Amino acid sequence: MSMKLLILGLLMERERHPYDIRQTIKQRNWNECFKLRDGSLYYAVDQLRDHELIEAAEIVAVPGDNRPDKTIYRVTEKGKAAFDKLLYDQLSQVSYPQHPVFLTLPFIRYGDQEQVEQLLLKQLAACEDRIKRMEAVLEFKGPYIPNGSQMMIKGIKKFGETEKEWLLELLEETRSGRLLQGPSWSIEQIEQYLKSYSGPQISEE
Amino acid sequence: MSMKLLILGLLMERERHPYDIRQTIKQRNWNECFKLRDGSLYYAVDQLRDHELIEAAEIVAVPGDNRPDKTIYRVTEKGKAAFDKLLYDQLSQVSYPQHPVFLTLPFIRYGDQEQVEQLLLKQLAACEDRIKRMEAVLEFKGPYIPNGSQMMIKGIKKFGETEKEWLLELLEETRSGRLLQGPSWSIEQIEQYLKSYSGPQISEE
DNA sequence: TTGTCCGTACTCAAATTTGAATACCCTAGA
DNA sequence: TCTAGGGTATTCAAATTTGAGTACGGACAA
Repeated sequence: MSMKLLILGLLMERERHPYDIRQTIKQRNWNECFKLRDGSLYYAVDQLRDHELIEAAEIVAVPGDNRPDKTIYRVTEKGKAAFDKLLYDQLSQVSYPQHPVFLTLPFIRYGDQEQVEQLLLKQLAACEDRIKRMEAVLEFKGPYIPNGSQMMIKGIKKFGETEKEWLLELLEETRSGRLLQGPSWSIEQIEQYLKSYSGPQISEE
Repeated sequence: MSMKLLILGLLMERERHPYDIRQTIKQRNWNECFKLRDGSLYYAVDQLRDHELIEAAEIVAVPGDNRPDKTIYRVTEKGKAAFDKLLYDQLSQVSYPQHPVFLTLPFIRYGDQEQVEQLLLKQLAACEDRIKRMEAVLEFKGPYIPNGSQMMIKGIKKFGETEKEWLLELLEETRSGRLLQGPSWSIEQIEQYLKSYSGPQISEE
């Protein structure tokens, strides 16, 4: 689980409490390619603690302040070894192209042209915003951050540009009416064909 | 949840039992952009049944065969309405660029050059395989499937090509040693800078 | 004939994620 | 002065995902 990698990685820099980790993840824009939820963060911290990969260094309670105490964690020796493994595990994960629109496409012809066009335009706007954000990050933070972090931001930007091109193609298909057209074969015919298909093996993942 | 969209969508074509849905998802290569697990599939089917979006049309028990019975489902009227909503919901989801390598990059300088290079090469190979698979699908199934489904496959291919270019850049950075270099500023300096950063607002998502 | 692998069909406990809620302090405006 | 909104810091029940089973039949090889 990648949350654990991020936590251990940040704790290798210095001691932190969970909320500080959360701030830092946002500050470094890691949440652009990763779903950050408080629940998952605190759960992962508990797991790491229970497995002795991290340990409480200090518990800060501001006197006369009734806000929750901060538990500041540090990484243990065991944790440093685990970090290494997690890093290579993450680097070995199979990647999957994901986009919410992908899975709508097989059914998009059941949708309404107007509706579909509007929603694709929203996707496009969100995508353009993301590209702009990444450009700003590169300009203002780029020179000061590690090369790897820069490559992450550049990657997000590059993927965003591809997404944008693809969304534009989709919009074109929608406007021309092609996207909403049914298949030239009936579902039954397609199923027959696919069942009897014996061309080159297209294996799964 | 996208599993539900796929199930309802397939049941709009014709009645099916869960395992048939599973087969069809694979046959149509939807699992290239979607994590298909038996557990999630059966769970989603149960949920849909409990909410009366689908109902059992028939329970097939082959006599003299002790294998589990097949429950064949059909979509209800309520289910058809829910499908419409799910379709637009999915189309409205915010998209996120995801790649396992993204989150390793901020820490990649803690890794070993040889190791990192090997793993990136594996990523590259997997990515090239995916592109080839998608090309085969387009060639052999493309002409017979709906336009939307074609656009899905083309999208996966296009995203794959971007991924490939980006992995090649990363490999170049790795081989040159740049990727594993530390930041020009210390972590403390970077944190100071980011805290006091007051350029254009780079808002989150 | 016996073992072993693959495909069909489904189940389940345990791990994890989700989304919302809590509780507190501070600031700034009506 | 009051209160609405935003940031700090964490918790929790319920929903969902995961990963590893179960069980059977057929094919094929030794």
